Amino acid sequence: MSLSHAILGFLSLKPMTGYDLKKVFDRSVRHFWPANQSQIYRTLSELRSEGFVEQEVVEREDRLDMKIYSITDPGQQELNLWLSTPLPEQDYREAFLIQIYFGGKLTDTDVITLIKHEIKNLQSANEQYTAMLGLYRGKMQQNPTRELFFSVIPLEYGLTSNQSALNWLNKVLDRIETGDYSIIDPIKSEPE
Amino acid sequence: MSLSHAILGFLSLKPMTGYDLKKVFDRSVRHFWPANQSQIYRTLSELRSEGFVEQEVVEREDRLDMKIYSITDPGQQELNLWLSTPLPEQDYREAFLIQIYFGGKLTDTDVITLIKHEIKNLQSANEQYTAMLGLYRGKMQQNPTRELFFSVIPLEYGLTSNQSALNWLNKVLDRIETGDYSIIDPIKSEPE
DNA sequence: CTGTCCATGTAAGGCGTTACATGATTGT
DNA sequence: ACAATCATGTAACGCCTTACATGGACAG
Repeated sequence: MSLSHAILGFLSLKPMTGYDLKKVFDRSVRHFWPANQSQIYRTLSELRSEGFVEQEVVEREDRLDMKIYSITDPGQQELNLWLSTPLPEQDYREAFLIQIYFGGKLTDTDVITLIKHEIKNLQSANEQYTAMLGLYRGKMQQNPTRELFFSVIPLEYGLTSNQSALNWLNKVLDRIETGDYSIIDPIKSEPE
Repeated sequence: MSLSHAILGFLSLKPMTGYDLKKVFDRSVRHFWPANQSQIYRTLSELRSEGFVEQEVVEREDRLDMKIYSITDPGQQELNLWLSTPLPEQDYREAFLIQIYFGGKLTDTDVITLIKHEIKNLQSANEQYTAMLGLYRGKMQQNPTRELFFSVIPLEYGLTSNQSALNWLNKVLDRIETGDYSIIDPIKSEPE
C-alpha cells in the first residue's frame, strides 16, 4: 500500500510526528498522493503494530504529549523492497471523462463549459507545480544532489502531462466549435 | 458519485441487466472508470431505492430470473444535472511517482527497472486504446454522429497523455544514464 | 467432460473522507 | 478578542476490491 510506504519513506529521512508528516505530505507529494490527517495517524499506528516504526513519547508539562516516530530496521527493509518492486498497472479514474463520454446528451454550450472548467483546473494545478519547481531550482543551484533530482521528476511529470492535456483540450474545443467530428490520430498529430 | 451516473448514462441509451452493464463498462469506459460486478449490482439497488431506475423481472422457467433495469424520469433529470455540472479538482494518485520521488534511496539500476516497467504498462494501455480507436473509426465511417464523437474523445485523451508520459519517461532514462541531474522546464522543452 | 458464458447476488475487508473533540501558544 | 498554528486522536460513513456462492446452457 502506497500511503504506508510513503510514510516510511519520509521517516527514513528523519524522525517526525504525525503532524509533521501531514505538513511534509502537503508540501511535497500531495499532487500525486494526497493524505489527510486522520489517515496518517491511523496508518502510523498500523505501522507500529507491524514493527515498521517506533515511537518516542515526549512529555511536555503545559501541552499535550508529542509522539515522535522513527523507522525501524524491518521498516527500512520493507521500504526498500516496496520501492524497488515495479507495480502492476494501476486503476485510473477520471470522472471528467465520463461526462465527456456522454456528451452526446448535452448541448455544445454545456460541453464547452465542462471543458473550459477542466482547463481552469489543469491550469491551476500547473501554477502550483511551477511554483514548486521554482523552489527546487533554487535548492538545486545550491546543492544539486541525486536525491533532489528524483524528487523533482514527479513535478515535471505532472507539468508535462497536464500541458499535453491542455493542448489537446483546446483542440477539442476547436473541433466542437467547427462541428468537425472526424476522429484524429492523437499520436501522429502530436509533434507539431 | 461517478459510478451511479455512468450507470444512468448507459441505461439512458437502453435498458439492460446488471450483467450487460458490466460488459458495456468493460468495453467502453473501463480505462477511465473501471467497475466491478458486485459494485454494479449494489449501485443498481441504490439507484432503485432512490427512484432513478426501475426493474422489470423476467421470469424464466429453466434459468434464474433476469432483472432488466431502465432509467426513470427523475433518473434522467439527475443524469442531465450531473453531466452538465463541472466537477471540482479531483484527487489524483499515482503510486509509481512515489517510488520515483524516493528514488534517491535506490540504485540507478533499480530506478531504471521501475521506469522501464512503467513504460511497458503505458505501451500496453496504448495498444488497447489504439485497438478501440480502430473500432470507432469503422463505426464513424458508416455513421458519423455527434454522440460517437464524444465517446471517442476520452480514448484520444488517454492516448495523448500516455504518449506524452512515454516521451518524457524516455528522456528521464537518458538523464539518469548520463548523470545529468539538472532540472528541465517541461513546458518549454516540449514542442520539438 | 471441462471450461466459458449467462445472470444473480452476499460478505468481509481495506482505504479514504468528513466531522468531531481537545487545548495551549502565538500572531494581528 | 480572534484566528491560526501546534499536536493529538476517534467515529462514522462511503466506495472499491476480493472472494464466495449458485446453477443452467453450450461449445470444443
